[in-house]
This record gives sequence, structure tokens and C-alpha cells, in this order.
Amino acid sequence: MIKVTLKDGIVKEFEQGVTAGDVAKSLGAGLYKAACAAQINGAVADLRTPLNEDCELSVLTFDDENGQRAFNHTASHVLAQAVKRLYPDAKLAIGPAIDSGFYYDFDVPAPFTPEQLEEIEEEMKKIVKEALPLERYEMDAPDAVEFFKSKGEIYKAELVEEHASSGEKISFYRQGEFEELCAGPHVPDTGRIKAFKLTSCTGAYWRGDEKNKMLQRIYGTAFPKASQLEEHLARIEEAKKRDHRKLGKELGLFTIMDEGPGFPFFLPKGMLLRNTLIDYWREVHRKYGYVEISSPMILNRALWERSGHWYHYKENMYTTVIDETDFAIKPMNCPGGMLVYKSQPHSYRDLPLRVGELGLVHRHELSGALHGLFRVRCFTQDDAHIFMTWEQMKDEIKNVVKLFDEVYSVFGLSYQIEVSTMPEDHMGDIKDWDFATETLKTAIEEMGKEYVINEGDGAFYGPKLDFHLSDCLGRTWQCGTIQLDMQLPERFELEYIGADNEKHRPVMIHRVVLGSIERFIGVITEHFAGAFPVWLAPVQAKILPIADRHQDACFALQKALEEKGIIRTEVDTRSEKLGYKLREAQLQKIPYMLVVGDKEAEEGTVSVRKRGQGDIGTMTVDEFVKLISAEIASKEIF
RNA sequence: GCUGGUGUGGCUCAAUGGCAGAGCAGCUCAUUCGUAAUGAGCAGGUUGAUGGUUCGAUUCCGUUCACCAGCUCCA
Repeated sequence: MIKVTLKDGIVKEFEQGVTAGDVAKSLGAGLYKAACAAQINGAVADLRTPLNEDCELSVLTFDDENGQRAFNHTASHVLAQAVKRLYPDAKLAIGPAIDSGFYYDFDVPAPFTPEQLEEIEEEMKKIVKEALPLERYEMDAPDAVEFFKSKGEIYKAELVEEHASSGEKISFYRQGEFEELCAGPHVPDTGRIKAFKLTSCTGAYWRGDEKNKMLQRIYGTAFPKASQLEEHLARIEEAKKRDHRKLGKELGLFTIMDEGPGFPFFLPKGMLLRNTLIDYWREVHRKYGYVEISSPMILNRALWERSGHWYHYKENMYTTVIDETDFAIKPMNCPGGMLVYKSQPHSYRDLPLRVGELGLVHRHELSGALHGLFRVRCFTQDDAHIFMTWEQMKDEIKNVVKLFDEVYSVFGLSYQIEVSTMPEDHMGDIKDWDFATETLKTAIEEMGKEYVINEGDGAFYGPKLDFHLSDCLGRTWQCGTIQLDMQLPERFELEYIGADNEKHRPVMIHRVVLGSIERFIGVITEHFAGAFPVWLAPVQAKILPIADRHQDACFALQKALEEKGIIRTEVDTRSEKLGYKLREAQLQKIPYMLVVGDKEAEEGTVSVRKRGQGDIGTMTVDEFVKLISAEIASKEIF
């Protein structure tokens, strides 16, 4: 008999060799039905894994991330099996579970058509119906290579070959006639994959390297219940409705034209939003002790050579020749910022020196990478460079993170922090790297924040913290970043005079909060689904006369509001019915609609309709000003 | 940049190897209306661009540009 420790420390005894699934069954048929995988002594395993000694066991369902992965991963095997049945010559590459489901890459002569995807789905349904058990077995690596080579599976053979020398066993899973190289875990049988859908098919390079052959990737998503699949598909529909490219057009915020691919035009409404955002940005930065500068957009080659960009970033830079001298449009603000620092001598008393810059940068991104406001070729970084001593580093990082917290919370955005450590092609002293990386980690640890480590993903000049913001649908976008730089101060020979009257080299932080103004506007457009809070809304209130004779009263109201600081209002002067004007204001997601008819014009009142709530009654103009002003001041989200 | 898909008035979308059509928006007129669409009329297009096939191309073919999905890259 063995002792199995379950959730909440409950210990039960079982015969040796009992499987994790058997234990789940003994705990209840419902749990077993919902189970996808198991966690044995902290390691994820199959429900079919036998327990041979005392252990801790938890049953993972679809609610658990690991359970979900096991589930989706099994679905990818079902997909691969179906493709092999229909197209025996297709070569298999890889098929992992991803956040939104799973995919599988195939080497086939031509892309799959939508009709073929339907046929594959049908075949998958058959495989699900067959409820084939997934059985794990092992092979020595050299045997596995031979096995795949004999079947013509060159990609699989290549994968196994990398392990061939290590002498480790290669694990396989078998479901019916289909055998697949896989670490697992999987659900016990294909019958579990109750609801799935193949969502798209696109090209993808083998191993993500554009030098390699392009394979065909089929994406899908799978759930234990049909209702969950429906919910998922509904959520995707909802995300499409919130797409900032669609909303940007509908709400008149921005446009991107053929004449400037990747170069967005901001329209009057978008500009109101943008300027409000920038006003707020300046207010916060003043509060946190920043000064602001502006550096030129075009600078000569000598500068870019000194910064290193001319050699390391030239592919992405727009360059030109003027008076026989090479110039480049800045892809980054830092070199200009270095020159500003160098333009005058500095004392240790100046440090930390926090220098902000809303800098418009241009980068020639690949055409296929462009995506609305999320990925553009010119954007405004809400940059700042902080010059400091090594001793000040930790407190400065904390100060920046505090600022980030304040800004993000105003928008109701939560974030995840990634720490990126030293890359292979780094520059500088390892001791400095270690110190800087440790300082970044301890700073956020001391602030009680969690983070994940992105090993080797730092910039060549220093480690960094990346802030990934989640929108309300759970998708994440990198916006904020805090990068330590030990190199630029060196390259530009930055100095300050210490208390000892000697010259010292400062260390530097590059940081952006919003990331780029453009991307951030895209993120909050989707986050709010275009229904911006009053403080941010391009039009805060739409004033609607019931009949033409009320127009003067409407303009008087507009003026009265303006005098109280409510400046972003519009009067709808068209000779239309109230319902018509309301509908349009509602579709434009304007926070307040102010109706003025005979009664209001006479009494000096206003009938207020609030977005999302409807008619909230008639009030005096002063009462409305008080209401809306409080909401603006608190930056309330509704 | 790569693979595949798409491109028709400001917007959303029809149609066709033989005169390119609707709804919304716009303009004009009538209506002056109380919380999500009043009615009538008018105007709006070299069907992304460019070569070719054809008596005739928006439709078929080539090239090119842009966009969409994904890969790569990234704020």
C-alpha cells in the first residue's frame, strides 16, 4: 500500500500501481470526468501515470492552466491524426498548446483550404467518437530517429536527433494507429475532446526562422463542453467589436492611408484624446520630479555612429543625405538626450536627474508587422532618461515603478512584470550586470510585486523590466519598460563632479510608461471599448436641442459649461428628432447627453442622459457642472 | 520581408465577360418633434494602380500597391 496526499493534506491509502486517474475516480465520478491531467509531487503527469510510492497528488481540471494545456495538447494530436488519415504524405512538425487553444504545423505541398479544414474537422470528430486511449511509451533516442526517418518524418527526426547524444529516453504517445513524439501530458482518451473548432490556417516558418521552409499551421481551440466553446467564440466576436482599428474609424479618432503605410493621421477627436492624455502625462511627471526636453528629429551620422545605432540599427532607420552629409531620422530619443546632458557640466547634487521627452521616433518596420496603432512606423515615446549614481539606482527604480502604478491604475489596467536578464551579445562588465539585475529584482520585490524572468532577453546595454498590460479581454501588450543602461554613459563619456571633487560616470535608466502614445491609445480604446471616461472623452457632453428654437439656449449652455472648464462639448444643430440625435450620440459613446427643450430653456435647467444609464433626470446647470466636474477630477471609470 | 486571403462612392455591403446597385452618412425641401433611426428629392464611382487576353474587362491573366490573418521582429 502507498500513501497519497491529496488536497488540503488529506491522506489516503491505495494499492501500489494505482493510476492518478483511479485515485480521481475514487474521489468522485464528476471529478474524474472533469480531470485533464494530474500533478504528482509537483510535476505534471497523465491520469494514466501509475503511482508506485508515497506521493502528493492533485487532479488538474480544465480550470487549471496545466490541465487546460494537457487538454488542448491532446486536441492537437487529434488534429495531427486526422490530417495524417486524410493526407498520409503530410509531414508533421510541432503541435503545442497555446493560450488560446492549440496549433499544429504540417509540411504539405499547398495551403489548406477552408473546405479542407472542414473535412479535417469531420475526421477529428470521428477520432473523438472512437475515444482512442492515449498510451505513453519510451524509446531510445537513436531508435526514435530511425523510426521517424523510416516514416519520412524528417522534422520529428531532427527534433529527436538533438537529444540523441544525451542518452535519455524519448517519450511517445500512441492513440490508435497514430504515434507521436511527445512529452505529454494528455487526457486519458480522445473522447474527452468534446467541443473544438479549427479557427484558421496560415504559413509559419519551421522553428520560427525565416530562412527555413514555410509550413502550414492550423490553429484550433478546444473545450470539454460545447457551451465553453460557444462562450469562447462569443468572446472573440466581442474582441472584434472592440478592435481599435474599427473603433478608430467609427469614432473619428485616427486613420492610416495608403500614402503613408504605418504612419497614422490623428483626426480632431483623436487629437483631443491624445492631448488630454499628454496633459495628464505632464502633470504626473511634474509631480514625480521630472523636467522635460525636446530633441531634434534629424541628427547627423556622427551621432548615430557614436551611439552605435548606425551599425546596429541601420536596417530600421530612415536616412538621407543633406549637403553631402549623412543624416538619420531618430529611431530613438536617447542619443539626443545624451547630448542634452553633455551640454552642461553636472554636479552630484543634480542627481538623480530625470529628463522626460515626448519624442516622435521613426522606425522602418517590416510591412507585414504593421497593425493599426499597435505597430506603426512613427510613434511618440513618452520617454525619460534618468541619470544617477549606482547608489541611487534602487530608489530610482522604485520611484519609476510607483509612477507606473499611479498611471496604470487611473485607467484600470493591471500588468505583469517581466525581468529580462543578460543576453549573449552583451557589453560591459559582468559584475555591473549582476549588480544591476539584482537591483531591479530587489526593488520590485521590496515593493511586494511578482515577476517572471525572461532569461537572456535584456538589451545589449543592460537588464530591463517590461510591463505587459492586460486589456479587459486578457490579451497583453508591452507598454512600459524600465531599462538600465551601463553603455551609453560610457560611449558619450557622461560625467558628474562628485562630493570628492572628482569626475564620475553616472548610470542611466531609459523608461517609458505609456510605451508609445499611439499604442497606448490603441490599448485604452479597446480596453474601454471606445467608451472613454469623461476626463478623457473627446466629446464629454453632447447638447441636444429638441427643436430649432432651443438652439440659442443650447449655445448659452455650452458657454456656461465652458466657463466652468467643461470645454469639450458639441451642440447638435440638425433639424432632426431628439431620438435620432440621441442615437447618434449614443453610438459615438459620448458620456453625457444634455437635452434642452421648452422647460429647460425656461428654467435654466438641463435634462441629463448618461451613457450606459439612460435618463438620470433634470437638474440645474450648476448641479450638472458639479456632477461632471467631480467625475473629471476623480478620473472615474464608468 | 515571407505564406495565404481581400480590395466596388465617406461607411457597410450587392452584382456582372455587355449602360455598376442598395442601405447609412451628405446636400435640398417639408416636418419642429421629449430620451437609440420623420418623409420626399438630389448628388456621389475611370470598381486600389498598371500591363495583357478580348469586339468589349470592374469580372479572366500578369505585375504592383495597400489592407487582413499568421510567421519573423518589436514600443
